[in-house]
Amino acid sequence: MPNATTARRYWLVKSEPDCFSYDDLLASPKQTTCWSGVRNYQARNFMRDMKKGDGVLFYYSSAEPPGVVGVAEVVREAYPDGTARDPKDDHYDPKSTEANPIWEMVDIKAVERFDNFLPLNDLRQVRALEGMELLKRGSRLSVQPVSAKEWETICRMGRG
DNA sequence: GCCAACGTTGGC
DNA sequence: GCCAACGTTGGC
Repeated sequence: MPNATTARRYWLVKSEPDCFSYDDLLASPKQTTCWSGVRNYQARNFMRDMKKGDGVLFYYSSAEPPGVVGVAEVVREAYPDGTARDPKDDHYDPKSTEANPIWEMVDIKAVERFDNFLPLNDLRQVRALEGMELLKRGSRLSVQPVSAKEWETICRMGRG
């Protein structure tokens, strides 16, 4: 019997396809990548909540059009994001130390590219997705939770 | 390229 | 602890 601590949960992560695309994920060793570079506390806290096996929607932001491209899953739970301590990295944060790394990341692995790319504008038309974090005005969170109902709706749409 | 929305910073 | 200024995100 699943309970709150064992039930599979669902998330959405944003990536600019010019920066890291679903193809890039597929081309990565074991089709797995670390999700480094998140520098927002709320987003980091959501990553801390991620458990192995949780579902992840892969979303293209700043794309033409923006939308959901496919699905990945969490294969490693939160651990320190070393890029925060690399002065040469774009996401360098001098406040991050070995003793207190501040920023964390998870590893995600490709699961399925949708047959249908799901443009943001199409998602906005769907009743079952009303209230979804992604669709809220001014929503900028790069890591956000997705409800089971939203997950099922989007997967069904993506598979056509 | 514009700009609304939001988070962060820093003076007080 | 308030809040104005500033920087960033991301849709359009």
